[in-house]
Amino acid sequence: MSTDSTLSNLNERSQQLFKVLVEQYISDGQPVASKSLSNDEQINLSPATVRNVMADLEDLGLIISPHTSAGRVPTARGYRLFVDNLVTVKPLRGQAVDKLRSELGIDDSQEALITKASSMLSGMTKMAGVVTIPRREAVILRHIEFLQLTSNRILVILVVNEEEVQNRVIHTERAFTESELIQTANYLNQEFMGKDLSLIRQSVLDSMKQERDDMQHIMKMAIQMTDNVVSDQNDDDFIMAGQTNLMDYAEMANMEKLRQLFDAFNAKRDVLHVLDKSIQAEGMQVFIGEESGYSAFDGCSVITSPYKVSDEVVGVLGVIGPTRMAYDKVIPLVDVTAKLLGSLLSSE
Amino acid sequence: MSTDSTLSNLNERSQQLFKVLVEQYISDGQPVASKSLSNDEQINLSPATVRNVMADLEDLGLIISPHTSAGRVPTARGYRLFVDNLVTVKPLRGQAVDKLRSELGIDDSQEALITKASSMLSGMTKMAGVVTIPRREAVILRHIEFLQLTSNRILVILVVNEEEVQNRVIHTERAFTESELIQTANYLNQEFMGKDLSLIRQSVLDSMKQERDDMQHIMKMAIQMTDNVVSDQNDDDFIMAGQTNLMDYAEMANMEKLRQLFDAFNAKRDVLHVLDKSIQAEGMQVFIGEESGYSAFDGCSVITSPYKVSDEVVGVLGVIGPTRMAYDKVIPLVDVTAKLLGSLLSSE
DNA sequence: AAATGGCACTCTTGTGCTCTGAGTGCTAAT
DNA sequence: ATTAGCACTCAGAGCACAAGAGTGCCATTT
Repeated sequence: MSTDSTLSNLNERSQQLFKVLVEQYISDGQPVASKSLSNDEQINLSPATVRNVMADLEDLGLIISPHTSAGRVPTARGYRLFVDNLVTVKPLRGQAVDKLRSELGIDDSQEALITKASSMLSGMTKMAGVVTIPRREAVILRHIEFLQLTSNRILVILVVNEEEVQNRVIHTERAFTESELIQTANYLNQEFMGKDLSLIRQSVLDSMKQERDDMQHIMKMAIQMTDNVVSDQNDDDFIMAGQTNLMDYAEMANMEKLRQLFDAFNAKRDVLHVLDKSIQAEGMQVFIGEESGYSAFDGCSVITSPYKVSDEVVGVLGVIGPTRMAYDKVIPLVDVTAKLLGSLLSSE
Repeated sequence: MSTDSTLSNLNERSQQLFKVLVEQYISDGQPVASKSLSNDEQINLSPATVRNVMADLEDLGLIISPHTSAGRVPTARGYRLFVDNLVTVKPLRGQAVDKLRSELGIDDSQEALITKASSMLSGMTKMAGVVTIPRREAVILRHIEFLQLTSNRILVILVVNEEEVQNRVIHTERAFTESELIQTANYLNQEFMGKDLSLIRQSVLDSMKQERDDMQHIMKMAIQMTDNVVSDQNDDDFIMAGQTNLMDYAEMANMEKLRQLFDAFNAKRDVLHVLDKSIQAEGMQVFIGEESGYSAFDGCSVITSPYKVSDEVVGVLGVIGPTRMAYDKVIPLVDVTAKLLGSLLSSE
């Protein structure tokens, strides 16, 4: 049942014909008729012969006829075969890449960059763009500070990596004095600045076994805080743009489906799952229709690519659009955008 | 042409009839026929008489007939009159209020509270809920800190009001030493902690005129920073929930309109404008259809109420839904939610 | 044996027509 | 002032019909 075995059942001519069929369907959205294929300059066959071939393709489950007197449209399986083996991607011209780079390059903060990347993906494809917030394995402590709010509520401010500021209120069992807080902060800053947060956590845990009771309170605070920061990283996030573009596609006209899709966007969970698969695969991914396992996405395809900062995969970006999309153009666009974003983030 | 003069043209009976008509239309969404009104127990008139009255109401522009053989539907003007003068709001039972309070009360952070309020509004009305981030006039400095990133990029961390942390990278003309930064931070903290940010800005500006050149650099930085923080407050924001609920209403079936509406939500600008009007009016507001001045909202009504923290209006919340909505239930709900949110925020 | 022309068949789409029911507006009667 | 009665209008449903698009299959050609 694998794509490859399907492929081996197809001779050169059938493949070519299938490819043209998919391309034609993608470009005009109408079921493709034998006559129309026969007219295509790449195909020198009579409509009757085309029909014979199409019958085979239908038997293989690659195309289907909505009704007797209509042409054929690709099935999900057909799209799969197409994108995996047949599509000829059109690489972006260097000029276009430069344009992308310069548009993306004008922003300097990380968040602005990501937002811009997302809206560029959406703008160029007229579909929805999505970019996950980069998440580095190593979280380097740069600075920590405690600020007393009330007697046992303390605001912890944490600067990590380059310029990410995280803050959180923690509740302590006993009240700490101003100087205790400063002392702890100083200690942590001197000892651990420039170190990885997970290492710090381990260190602190170790020292807790030895230190005497009073110190433990402070340490507990620190642990609690790093815990939170780490878990905050897990509940990571993405920036989406151009969702409403999807409303313009005829295949989304069904309000019920549309709502499911937008609900999925808002809930984020399902989208994250799909993006996760892509990050694990460490390469470009194309999810077609319900393949993703989420019914909200049927009728949609998701094209993703992870992006790297200094050779480490830190996030993934992509576009979400109708299954009938111009894969040949979207695939290279996503690819290039991932590379660009990665390099811009690295050089920051 | 004011609502009131319209009202004075209507005798008791016509008002009553109009009211029942609107209520009936709101409840079943079908144009209301004379016969159906005549059957209503509150009305003891024959269909023919009802028709005469309806003809008057139509002349006044309160109702309209979609076509000859249909009943009547309220116009935007009709709705206006209805909500301003005729609707009998159904106050929430104390029990329901308690339920709201307890649901809302479990969160403690300000942001969680707002998000929850928004989704509660949306959940109870099956429409979209919106709550603006509270914005206090006074911005009290609590703590400031400078952290050197590279030779002339400095991370400014600012803690204001209770526990709001703001941070921003600023670029300086010359490099500062570690101790210069610490010194400046100490100075600012000692001098201005607990003071209002706008006062601080003025103070710093004044002292700039006197101090010598070297000090000016540091002051410039500070000014730059408070400027940013203040402008950040202006570009304020709202939390929205349940947008997709709106997809379920028949009157939103038009994809073109729906897209405009969702685009308006994303752009935020138009929504903010409408919410602003409400905050200025300092009271409950109902915007019907295009009244708001934004075509994206036609077919929609927006019901808003400002909310107060310790007697100062700091934000506004409301719901957005189809013009045909149950005003009698939604109005008190928005009202109560505003009061609840205000009191919970005050007690924080 | 592969490719093709021809043809009968199926199904969608659009059009025109009629019929029905709902609801109105007007007039005359109460 | 109210109402009953009636003629009129209009949307919507149902139906028949024609046109057109496309297929599947078979017989014929190469």
